[in-house]
Amino acid sequence: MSGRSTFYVTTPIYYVNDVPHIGHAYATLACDVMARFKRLDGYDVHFLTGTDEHGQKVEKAAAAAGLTPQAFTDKVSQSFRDLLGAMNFSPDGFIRTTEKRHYAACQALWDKLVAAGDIYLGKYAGWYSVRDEAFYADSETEVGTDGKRRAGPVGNEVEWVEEPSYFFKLSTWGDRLLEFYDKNPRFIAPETRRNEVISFVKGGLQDLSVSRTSFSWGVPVPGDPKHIMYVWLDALTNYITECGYPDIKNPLWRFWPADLHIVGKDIIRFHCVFWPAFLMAAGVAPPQRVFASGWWTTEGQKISKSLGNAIDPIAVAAEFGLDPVRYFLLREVPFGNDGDFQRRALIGRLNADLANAYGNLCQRVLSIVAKNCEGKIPPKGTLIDADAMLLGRAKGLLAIVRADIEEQAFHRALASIWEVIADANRYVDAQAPWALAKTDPARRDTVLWVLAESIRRVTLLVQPFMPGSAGKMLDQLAVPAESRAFTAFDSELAAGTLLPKPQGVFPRFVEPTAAAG
RNA sequence: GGGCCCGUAGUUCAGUGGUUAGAACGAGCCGCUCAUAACGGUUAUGUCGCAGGUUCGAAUCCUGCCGGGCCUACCA
Repeated sequence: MSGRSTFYVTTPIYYVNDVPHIGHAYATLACDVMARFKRLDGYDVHFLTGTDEHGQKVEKAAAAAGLTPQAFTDKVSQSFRDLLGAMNFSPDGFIRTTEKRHYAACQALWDKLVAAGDIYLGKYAGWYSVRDEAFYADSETEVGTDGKRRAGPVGNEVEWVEEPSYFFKLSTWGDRLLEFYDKNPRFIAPETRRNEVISFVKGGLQDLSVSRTSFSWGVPVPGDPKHIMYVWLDALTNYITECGYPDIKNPLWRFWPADLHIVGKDIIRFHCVFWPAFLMAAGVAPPQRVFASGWWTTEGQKISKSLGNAIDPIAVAAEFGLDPVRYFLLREVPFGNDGDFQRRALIGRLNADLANAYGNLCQRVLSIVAKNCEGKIPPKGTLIDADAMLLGRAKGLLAIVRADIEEQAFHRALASIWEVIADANRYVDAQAPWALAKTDPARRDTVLWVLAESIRRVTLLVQPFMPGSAGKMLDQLAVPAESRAFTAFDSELAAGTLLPKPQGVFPRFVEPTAAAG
């Protein structure tokens, strides 16, 4: 036991019926920044991602591809693994719902729910459209002039279908859920999602059908293997499977309850209503917080398969560099809002914030040091008010960023960091170290030290967002690997440390001119 | 139909009762020259969606309307 505080963050597990796109990269990126920040801040971190591999759609997609479901999911799951390396994500675990340990966890949870009296065998009946492969509520159907009952977006014919099904007594959980939301105001974010969920629960809950007999690709219900568990009960359980459930002696069990589930806004209900109800029913603590991220559009248009305008995060990173894309995604849009992915805006951020403000600040400071101080960190000397002012801003940044990270306000954290970068650029101009080089070398040294030290602090905080680039920047300041965690935030650069030759980290992006000939 | 959120400079947004409504990007002008033609200073632009109301005072609260988005359960 380390005694350190734990921090457990998860992505949604990704459904293997889709190839990775910007939405997957975005949610995982947010988790990655959380995980990296918390690791640097001294926490014992576990960051989980993975793939959701069961369900009728997968079974059919596999058949269409001429593969067994297992072979099919092996293949698609791998494409999600490949995204991790390409985006420099740092998960500690990767779970697949087809793993044995997951079957064991799901079945153990099921047994608990049965023992608690929250699951019963009933009949699932409703209007079913064979075309849509979906059930419709009575109110969603209409009897046409031809006497046939229809439903759905295109009005396909429906028929009355009944099948045996196990039900979870969700209807009895409304009050306990509302009480839980009330006592845990941070449980659902952002606020608008919290309101939606609460109003949904207040509207009354119905029992939830949690098994299917119409297909077989899933986790069998214990003692009644004709039934397959409802995919969401199966999928949600992954978060505790990882921690060893039901074996609470498992060392990873120390991470439960999760500190943060980051999810897309489309699956907020499953995480904020069903999931805490299942867990409370089974006597397991619910997670502490669920944050719903928004959707990306591209150049003002919805992303859709028919338009073929999906954003491939790996291709974008190949063109602009990985870290600029990571920065853009989290800086451009307040986390939780929908965002529009505009090429022009990305280039604007890359050039204005990264190349001009931050990259050039480092470059101008380091090149003066290289030319005037024998390439070594100069002595600190005596500080004047202007020096203390800039250093104070840089010092204060850790507390500000930490608070923003706690709220998943990544855009605000970055804005605060960049304010100090702007301060530093103003300071360079005001102090004009290139002029001091001729008149007052000691003062010049102090100015350069203050700048290098401010850049060090800023860059320590940039690490979670742009780990590769921040690493290069810290290399240039000769900050050793063991001095890059936040425990070293309040240490200072030591005079006399030899620096490597300065090198640009964020080149400006220049739009390639139309090919000549 | 019911519910939630939003509508503020060319653009993205901040500002949730109190002096002449702010920032960034973009644009113009000036300065600097260490630096990735980067940096700094400065100027300009808004009937704060519309109309009423509450208040000594409203972008900020209330009502209505207009416009946009989302939720309204069992395909993930």
